[in-house]
Amino acid sequence: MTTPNQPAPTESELEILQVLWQMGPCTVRQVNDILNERREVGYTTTLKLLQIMAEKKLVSRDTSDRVHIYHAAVGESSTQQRLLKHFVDTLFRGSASRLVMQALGNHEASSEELDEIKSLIEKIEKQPPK
Amino acid sequence: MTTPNQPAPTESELEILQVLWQMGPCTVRQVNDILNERREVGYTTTLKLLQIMAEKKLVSRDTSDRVHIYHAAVGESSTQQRLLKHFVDTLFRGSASRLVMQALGNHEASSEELDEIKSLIEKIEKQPPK
DNA sequence: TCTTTGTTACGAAATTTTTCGTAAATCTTT
DNA sequence: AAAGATTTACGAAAAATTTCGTAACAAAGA
Repeated sequence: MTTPNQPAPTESELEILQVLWQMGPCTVRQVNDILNERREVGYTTTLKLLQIMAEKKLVSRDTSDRVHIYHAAVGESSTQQRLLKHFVDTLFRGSASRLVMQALGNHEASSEELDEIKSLIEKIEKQPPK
Repeated sequence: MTTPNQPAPTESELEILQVLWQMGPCTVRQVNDILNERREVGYTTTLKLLQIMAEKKLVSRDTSDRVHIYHAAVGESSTQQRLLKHFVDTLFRGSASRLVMQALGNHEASSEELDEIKSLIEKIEKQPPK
């Protein structure tokens, strides 16, 4: 179940969501430490961002303890879906297959992954058009 | 040949690039008219954006006539590639196949397209791993 | 010619996003 | 208890992006 009108996360918010999706519930410190593995970000910057995200309901937080715990409040795959649609529309003229071709052509995928994709395609093709 | 350090286009710049890719060289008026089919944008807004994009070398322009003609100066597929990489990294943990699965699973693709994709995969699988 | 229309240039306002400084509160250590 | 460290709250600065108003000029039409 996805929240009906969840606002689109910004670029930085997405970085944070990724951390929460991957690591599970985190403190500000934990999120900030992980962000700092890639680039320098101030602690209060991360804090502020998480507070904003809490307002937007992109994350929820447990404030029962002094150190608050933040949880992703939007699902990873529903977010992927939302943004993927927009991405396909503005960059691939609405054609998902064009995107797939580009992705497969340039990013390498292992042969296991390619096989997985092939069997997914076959599964889709077997489905009677509803 | 792609320009080495072309700056990433912003969201609005992308909208304009899409118009130029699809329609070919355009005047400001033409671009603006097409944008306005989807949402209201002022003429000088579009003009300004195109001027900024010219500075960034995302577009080039022919000023020999009074009415300037704007050309996309970055290729569609090289731009797709750049942004796709970033997209895969920040939203699909770097896994292109995860993105492909999501795209195929949710956006419908015609069976012709699916076949195309399948044969692309087979072509890739035949290639000896370099 | 005079007026109207359409175009570019330019600056700056408005908006959105990101970053951080500072204060207050709580916990930890000595 | 005092000092130091850590955390949250909050406001606001800084930066990036988007939008538009106005002026200057050229073209077209009356």
